[in-house]
Amino acid sequence: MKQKDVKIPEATIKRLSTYINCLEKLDGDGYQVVSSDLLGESCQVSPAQIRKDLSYFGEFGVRGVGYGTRSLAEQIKKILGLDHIWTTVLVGVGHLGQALLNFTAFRQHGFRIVGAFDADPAKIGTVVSDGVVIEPVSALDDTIHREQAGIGIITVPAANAQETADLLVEGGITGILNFAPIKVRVPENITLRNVSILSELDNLAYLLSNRTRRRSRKKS
Amino acid sequence: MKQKDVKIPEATIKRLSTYINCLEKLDGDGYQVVSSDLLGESCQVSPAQIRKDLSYFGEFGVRGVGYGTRSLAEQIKKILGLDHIWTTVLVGVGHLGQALLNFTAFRQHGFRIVGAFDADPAKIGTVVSDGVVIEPVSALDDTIHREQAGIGIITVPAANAQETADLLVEGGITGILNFAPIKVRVPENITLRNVSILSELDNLAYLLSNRTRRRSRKKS
DNA sequence: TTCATATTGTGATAAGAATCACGCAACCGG
DNA sequence: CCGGTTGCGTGATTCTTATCACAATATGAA
Ligand SMILES: NC(=O)c1ccc[n+]([C@@H]2O[C@H](COP(=O)([O-])OP(=O)(O)OC[C@H]3O[C@@H](n4cnc5c(N)ncnc54)[C@H](O)[C@@H]3O)[C@@H](O)[C@H]2O)c1
Ligand SMILES: NC(=O)c1ccc[n+]([C@@H]2O[C@H](COP(=O)([O-])OP(=O)(O)OC[C@H]3O[C@@H](n4cnc5c(N)ncnc54)[C@H](O)[C@@H]3O)[C@@H](O)[C@H]2O)c1
Repeated sequence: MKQKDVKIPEATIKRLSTYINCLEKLDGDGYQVVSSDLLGESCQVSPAQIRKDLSYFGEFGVRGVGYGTRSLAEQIKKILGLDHIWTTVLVGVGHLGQALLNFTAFRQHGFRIVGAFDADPAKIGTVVSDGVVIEPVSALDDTIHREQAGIGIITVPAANAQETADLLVEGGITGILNFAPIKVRVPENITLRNVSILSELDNLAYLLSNRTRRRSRKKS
Repeated sequence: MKQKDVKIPEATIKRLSTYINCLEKLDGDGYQVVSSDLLGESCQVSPAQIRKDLSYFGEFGVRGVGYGTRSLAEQIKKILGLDHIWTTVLVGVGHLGQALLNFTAFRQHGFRIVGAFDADPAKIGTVVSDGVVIEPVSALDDTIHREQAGIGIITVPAANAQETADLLVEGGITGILNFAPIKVRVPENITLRNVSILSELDNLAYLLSNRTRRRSRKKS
């Protein structure tokens, strides 16, 4: 992976993630080699787009032949940094937090949740998934250090998201995935991503409200 | 709302959704009028971007003054089609499905989940949230018609996502929000959006893996 | 070996989105 | 009621992303 130092579009990174899924599906279907055409068909991206995306990072295919299904998936995982375990903590074990803690695909993608924290005293001590016990927020710092956690997931109510982010940063986390519908602020050196499920639904509502006279776009 | 018939960037729609959140927060903080500058500060978008986004749909502000906080929020809701109730059904009441069923903000944004469906016989009949009882998938068609549901949410395992989408379409749903990590196929006239939490985490992993030598972008 | 075929990798081009910069409208203080 | 100030709306510009089209390279058959 030689990663030319041109800027990589964010959209490219998003697609790489989906390529992995499609490649694994195709691998399961028995394809040992896939062309950009076939892969594009499978994940609804144009073949040229796939080749361009990959070309940012190097050459992974064989001209006239295609890409090794399994090996390309591995390469992409390496590009995305999924070739090693990301130790993760989650704060706010409510409805969404519970769901994420039980989301087995995380583990398969290399994310291991090693700590779950909540402010509600009644929840402390509860076992939430294999081996993980809910701890008080006061234990965040210790656990982050002991487990060398690098990623923090925020699933507390919006009103408490900023303070939670602050605690995570203070504890030494370098990346945050925030599910609260609010823009939390973090220092320059912290990487933050927001997941807004509500805005996806809003988007759907908009599309449905304006179906008449719409160009035939087939994005996502 | 006059909606000039130029194409609206998808990114604009996504931002409109966040503007609503920020406006409601600012309203709560006592601002009756906000400038694009203040709003931009609050939701981390440039003032020019905000004005441009709004200009696609008309003129909502007063020159030299700003925007009425409450009224702008209302206008945006109208633009997004959030000025009426969207009747919704959810298929797959597992960990994630449970979380979504208990997500109160849905209701506040105008989405009402009127039906929950699962293939597991053991779950049928369970009450999941105020008044909603888990029904068998065979009841999908009836419920969609009876409740005039327009949106379907898919939270079944990836392997069952396509068949679920087919059922929803068959039942008369026109919009689908899919949480399964697979590209389901739907007819032209159905609006589909995919939510990929995993790919957000993958993205985070990528950013963390490549922190050295990175341009100072402050996107989401 | 040589030709026909498949399919990659990428520079050139087109399309799309964000930013700039400035005209103009509204308010305010004197 | 006038001049100064604020801050919106938007055409022009710049920056970013996607698409195109084709040279380059591997394979396999004759
Ligand atoms: N439920 C969903 O499907 C869903 C979907 C999208 C986004 N979200 C967002 O995720 C967040 C959580 O949603 P939820 O439905 O799980 O809410 P919830 O009320 O079920 O859970 C919130 C949990 O956070 C804990 N908590 C509160 N303050 C805390 C603090 N300061 N430190 C640690 N823990 C704290 C509470 O005790 C509770 O267990 C919200 O911001 C919500 O907007 C939820
Ligand atoms: N759990 C998460 O946090 C999370 C996050 C992102 C995406 N997802 C995705 O959401 C989906 C569900 O995840 P989950 O963790 O809730 O899984 P889960 O196994 O807890 O729940 C799946 C539910 O779907 C039901 N089901 C299975 N086949 C069905 C069918 N054909 N029709 C109706 N119901 C059916 C099952 O009985 C079960 O109740 C998966 O595709 C997963 O990849 C989950």
